[in-house]
Amino acid sequence: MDNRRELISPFFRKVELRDTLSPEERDAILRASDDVRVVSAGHDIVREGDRPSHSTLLARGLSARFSITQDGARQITALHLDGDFVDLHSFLLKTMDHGVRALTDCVVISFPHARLRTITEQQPHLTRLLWLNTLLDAALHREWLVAKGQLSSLEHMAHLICELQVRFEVAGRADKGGFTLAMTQADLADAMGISTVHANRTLQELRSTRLLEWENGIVQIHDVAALRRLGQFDDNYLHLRREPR
Amino acid sequence: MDNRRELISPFFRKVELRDTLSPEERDAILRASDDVRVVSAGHDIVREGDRPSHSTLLARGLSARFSITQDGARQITALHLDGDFVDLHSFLLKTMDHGVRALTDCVVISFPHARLRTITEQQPHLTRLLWLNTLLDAALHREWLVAKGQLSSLEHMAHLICELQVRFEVAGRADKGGFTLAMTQADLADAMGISTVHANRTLQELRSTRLLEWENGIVQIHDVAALRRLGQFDDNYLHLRREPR
DNA sequence: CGGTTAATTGACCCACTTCAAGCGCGGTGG
DNA sequence: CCACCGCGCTTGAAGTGGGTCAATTAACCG
Repeated sequence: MDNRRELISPFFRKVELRDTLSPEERDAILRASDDVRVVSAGHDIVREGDRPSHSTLLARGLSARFSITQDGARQITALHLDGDFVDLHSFLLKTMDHGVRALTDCVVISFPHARLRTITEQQPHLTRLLWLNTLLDAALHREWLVAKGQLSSLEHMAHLICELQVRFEVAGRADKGGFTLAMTQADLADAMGISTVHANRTLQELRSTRLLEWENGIVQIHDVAALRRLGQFDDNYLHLRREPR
Repeated sequence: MDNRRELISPFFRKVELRDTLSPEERDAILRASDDVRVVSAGHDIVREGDRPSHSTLLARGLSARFSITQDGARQITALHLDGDFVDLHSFLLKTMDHGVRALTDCVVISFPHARLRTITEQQPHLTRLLWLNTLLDAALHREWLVAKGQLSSLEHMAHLICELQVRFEVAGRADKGGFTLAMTQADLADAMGISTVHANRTLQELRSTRLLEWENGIVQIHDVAALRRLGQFDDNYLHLRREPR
C-alpha cells in the first residue's frame, strides 16, 4: 500500500500545483485505486470502442492518445506522462472514441468507475479536482489546435518541446535543461500531423539553430527563452497556479 | 421565468440526448441561472485573461472560441450553438486562456460560479452532467485535431459541415437537409487553419461536387452519405447515446 | 551474420500561401 | 437619389512549405 501511495504521488503532485489536497482526500483517492499493471511499450492501454469499467492513471511512463483515420493515418492527440489520467473521460463518456498506447513501458493504476462515482457522491472538492484534470486535457487540445493551425512546423515543434519541457519538469522527470523523451520521429510526426520525413528535417533545422539537442531520446534545451519565442510558447494554458477550485 | 425556462431548453435538450434529467434537476439548473443578456454579432462574450465569476450558456446564436497568436493570426478552436456552454471550464480553470466571440447576435444566460459550486456540493448527478458537457468539448477538440492533422482541406471542410449538420439538427435548428450558418469564409478559414483564399477555393470545389450548396449563409446538403464518406465522418465522438452517466 | 526498426537523404511534386486586384452589395450621408 | 465606402466573396499569378517515393545508413538483436 505504501508502494501504491508512491505510485500515485505524481498525480498528487500534479493536483497540488493547482490546489491543495487534504490528507483525507489523498486517502480517498488511494482507496479508489485498484489494480496496478505494467503495460509494455507499443501495447494499447485502452482501445477505441472499448467501454471501460475503470479509468487508468499513468503512474510512470509515456503514453499517447491517438485516432486512426479511415485511410490508416494516425493522429496523436495527446501525450501523457507520470501523473496523467489517460482516460478519465471514459468515466462519463462511457465509450472510448480513440485509443491510448504505451510509448514506453508504463506502470498504470486503475480506478473503477463505481468508486469514482462514489467520490462524486461524497467528495465535492475532490470531484472538482478530477473534473479539473479533464479540463486541463481540453486546454492542451486547444493549444495543439492553435499550434497546428497557425504555426509553421518549425514553430510547432519548438512549441511542443517547450510544453513537454514544462510538463516533465512538473512531473519531476526533468533535470536542468534536459529530459528523456522516448518518442520516435514517427511518433513526433503523428503528434504534429506532418510526415516522418518532414519531422526529421524540421528537427534537424531546430538542432541547427543550436537552441536544443535531441540525441538518443534525450532532449537538452540550451536556450529556453529563445525556444519559447520561436514556438510562441506561453504556459498560461497549463494553468499552473495554486488556488481554491 | 417561463421565458427563462424556454431559453434554457436547448441545454436540457442537449443533455437529454445523453442521459435523463429529473424535474428537480431541471429546476436546480433553472435556479442556478442568473442574468440573460444579448451580445451582438462581432462582440466578445468573454476575453482571454478574464477571470469570470460566472459561466455563460449560449441560449441562441452562434459563437466561436478563438486564440490569437503573437503574429496576429486567429485560430477558432470551437463553435457553439444553442444549448452549448461557452466557458463552463472557467468555473474550475479560473482564468480564460482564450476568448469567445459572438458570430451572430447571441442570447446568453449566466450561471454564477458560486451556484455551480453549490450544485457540485448537492447534486452529484447534475455535476456529472455538467462535467460531461466539458468532456464533449474535449472530444470535439480531439476530432478537430485529427481532421486538421490528417485530412486534406476538402475532406476537412466536408467533415466540419457534417459535424455542424448533426449539431444543428440536435439543437433543433436544422430542417431536412439544410441549416443557416452565419459564418463568413474568413471565419471558416480560421476554424480550419487555412487561408481565406484557400477556404474560398475549397468551398467552391465542394460545391462543384454537387454534394452541397452554401449560399447566403444557408447550407443545403444534397448527399449526406457521400459528404460523410468524403469527410471520413463518424458521429461516435459526439456521444449521442442516452445512458446513465 | 541476416533481419528489423529508426534516422537520414535526394529528387520531384503539389496543396496551400501570399499578394494583389476586381466585383457585388447593403448602408450611409450629402 | 446617387456617390461613395467597406466588407465579403472571387479570381489570377507566382512562390513555397511540406508531401511522396525510394534508397541508404545506423543501431540493435538474436
